[in-house]
Amino acid sequence: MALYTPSSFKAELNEKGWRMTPQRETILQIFQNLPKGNHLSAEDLYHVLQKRGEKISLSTIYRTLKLMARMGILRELELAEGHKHYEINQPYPHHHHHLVCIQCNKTIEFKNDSILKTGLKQAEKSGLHLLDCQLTIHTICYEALRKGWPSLVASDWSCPRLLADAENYE
Amino acid sequence: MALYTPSSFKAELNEKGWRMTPQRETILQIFQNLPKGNHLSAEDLYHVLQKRGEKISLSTIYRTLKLMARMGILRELELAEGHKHYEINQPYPHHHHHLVCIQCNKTIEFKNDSILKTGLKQAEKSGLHLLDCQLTIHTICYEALRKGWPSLVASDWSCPRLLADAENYE
DNA sequence: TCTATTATAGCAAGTAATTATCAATAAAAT
DNA sequence: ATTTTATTGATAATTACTTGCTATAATAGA
Repeated sequence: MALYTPSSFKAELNEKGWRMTPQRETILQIFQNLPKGNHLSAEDLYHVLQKRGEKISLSTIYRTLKLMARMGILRELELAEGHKHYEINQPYPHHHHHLVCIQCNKTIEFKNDSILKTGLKQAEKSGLHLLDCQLTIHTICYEALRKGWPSLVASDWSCPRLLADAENYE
Repeated sequence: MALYTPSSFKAELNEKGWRMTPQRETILQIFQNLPKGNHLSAEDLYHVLQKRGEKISLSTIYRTLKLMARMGILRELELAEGHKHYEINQPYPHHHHHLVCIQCNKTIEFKNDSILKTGLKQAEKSGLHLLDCQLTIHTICYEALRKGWPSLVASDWSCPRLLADAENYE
């Protein structure tokens, strides 16, 4: 959970016998420049790269995401979307956690310093090296509950919260 | 996050227009009688049922697990195994969290009451209904780090921690 | 700087967990 | 009891992700 530069990333790779590549550097850079609160799936990253005119294969993307998550550079988020999302694993005081509505997938970030402390303490207690520590709060919005959720919500129903949120992006 | 009996489960189902079935009751019962610290994947549950002589199709198992997780009766755990595991979502004071080594998948349960409080507070703050709240600590054991983990660890390498753990089950 | 070694990229093919489809069945309400 | 319709189970389909393989290029060493 440290801040990485291209050269410190390369140093850590080389130390273990691995190599720095343009693809790895580009992917690190994209995550570092991602607006606060954003996180990308493998597919998302593929499209972001295409728009920038750089083509990196999906295999390489999957391999790089997994490698960087295993090194502790990225966090692998399991939000309610059915696929993994990734974001930079920032150290204190930028470390944060997620609350998610499992119907509309709206995600809210929040901070709580004592959680990271708990993670460090527990890892140390078991003689293990900490990579990441995330509190995920699963919720359901009352709009969906009123609609008869879980099974009665039509698959094409759009939660007002999600629509309101989408407007902020236009 | 409440304790369920077959009849309170049925009541909650019927209230929403759904139905109690023998399959759903059996699955609830299996999770309720599961030894502390155990959690089952869909496939695991299928085999447990087979051994008990009850055959419930995999489709029904997947559907029931998802339904019960969405109701907040089960917790959906994303540990490092590549597939989901489920366990009863127990209220305070049995509520707990997980620490996992992402190489050998060894999982350790721990308790921390302030986490559930944080979850409740955050959900309330956003006007959302809390279903579950889990702190997952991702770690790597030093045995694997010494072996050159992440990429240099051979896929057939077995962490001594895992072997030690396996012996306890024999 | 040049060369040898070997990790990595990219493509194509494969895998495994999960989901969708649909006819037959069985809860639940009347 | 009868009607309605949610649910089951078998099969097919999906999809996120992984693997095998060859060509390429990063690194270490001369």
